[in-house]
Amino acid sequence: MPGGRGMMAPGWGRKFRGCGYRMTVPRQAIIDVLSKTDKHLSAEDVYMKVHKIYPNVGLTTVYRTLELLTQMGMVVKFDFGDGRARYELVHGPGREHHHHLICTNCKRIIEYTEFIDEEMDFLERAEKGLSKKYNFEIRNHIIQFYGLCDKCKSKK
Amino acid sequence: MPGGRGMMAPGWGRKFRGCGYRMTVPRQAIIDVLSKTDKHLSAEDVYMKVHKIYPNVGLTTVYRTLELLTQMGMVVKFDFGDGRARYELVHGPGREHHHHLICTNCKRIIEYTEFIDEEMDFLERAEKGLSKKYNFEIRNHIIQFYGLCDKCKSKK
DNA sequence: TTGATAATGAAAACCATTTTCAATAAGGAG
DNA sequence: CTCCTTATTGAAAATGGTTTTCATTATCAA
Repeated sequence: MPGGRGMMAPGWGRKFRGCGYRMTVPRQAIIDVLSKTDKHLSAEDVYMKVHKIYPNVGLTTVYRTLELLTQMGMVVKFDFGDGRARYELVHGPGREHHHHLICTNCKRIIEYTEFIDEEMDFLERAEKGLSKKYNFEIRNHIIQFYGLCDKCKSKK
Repeated sequence: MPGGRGMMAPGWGRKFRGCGYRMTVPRQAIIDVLSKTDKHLSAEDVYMKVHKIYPNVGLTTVYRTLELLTQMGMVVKFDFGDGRARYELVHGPGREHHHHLICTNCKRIIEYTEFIDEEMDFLERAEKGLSKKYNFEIRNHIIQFYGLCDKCKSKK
């Protein structure tokens, strides 16, 4: 494994510096955690995982880095309605483009990757039209379906 | 005007009672406020508008009622990333089906109603497929585009 | 009219996130 | 490689939207 020991793909450093930011140990660790999971982690989740390897990285830094990555468009921030934000690296390894079903009753989150082709078709046209009409540069999008999961549906 | 004085359409009372809830003055007032606006209001926004007419309705009740209406599927709750939730009546008068563009830089929200036909087409198929595959009863959905608005785009 | 109990308001509690500020470290210049 | 500017960090405190508590009030079925 060139680079060794769980080091992430290079390019992040250059990307940061290109924006006037610096690549630091805490930031590397946070990106590393995000790129090694296929789950949507909360700030606290990230903090705990980072903490195992770098115990002196603070929760504050995790929040700041996640915010920064979100601003840079490298991370998507989700609100599933449980009072804490979740974060996902946009281009995680083995991470397909996906969206979420949210059970409004038990708050369960179901990830789905189906219908992405159909979605692409619709999104392409919408993005093109909206960009032009509102002169808005679209960088990302989220689609969420709310309803009742199988368990909650049968309980009603 | 049958019913008089800004009273909302009936049916709400029955709907509430059908779910084991009661129709109260604060709840009427809150629904009334929601049904008279075409904006996405925060809990505080609703509270202030209700307060003008019923000064003794508390913010707590506003939160509770908005939560209740959201659970009932009559209201959609949005997170635009500014730290406070927004609420919209699903079937407001003069309220078209719409979605939002969110500027990640200045937090401006742009509402759009275009491409709903194309969306319908895609959503119908997705909803049908997802409902079946995950045995999930879809009641609502949100689509949000993130990016840079015209002003923030030119500043970069 | 009455009674069971859902709903309410005020104040306190909660808790995820942000701010403050002095100390530290990244990385370009020399 | 060393220095110096300044972005970054961690700990603690502050913030502020939302929820909980609890005694009081009001809804509505009988």
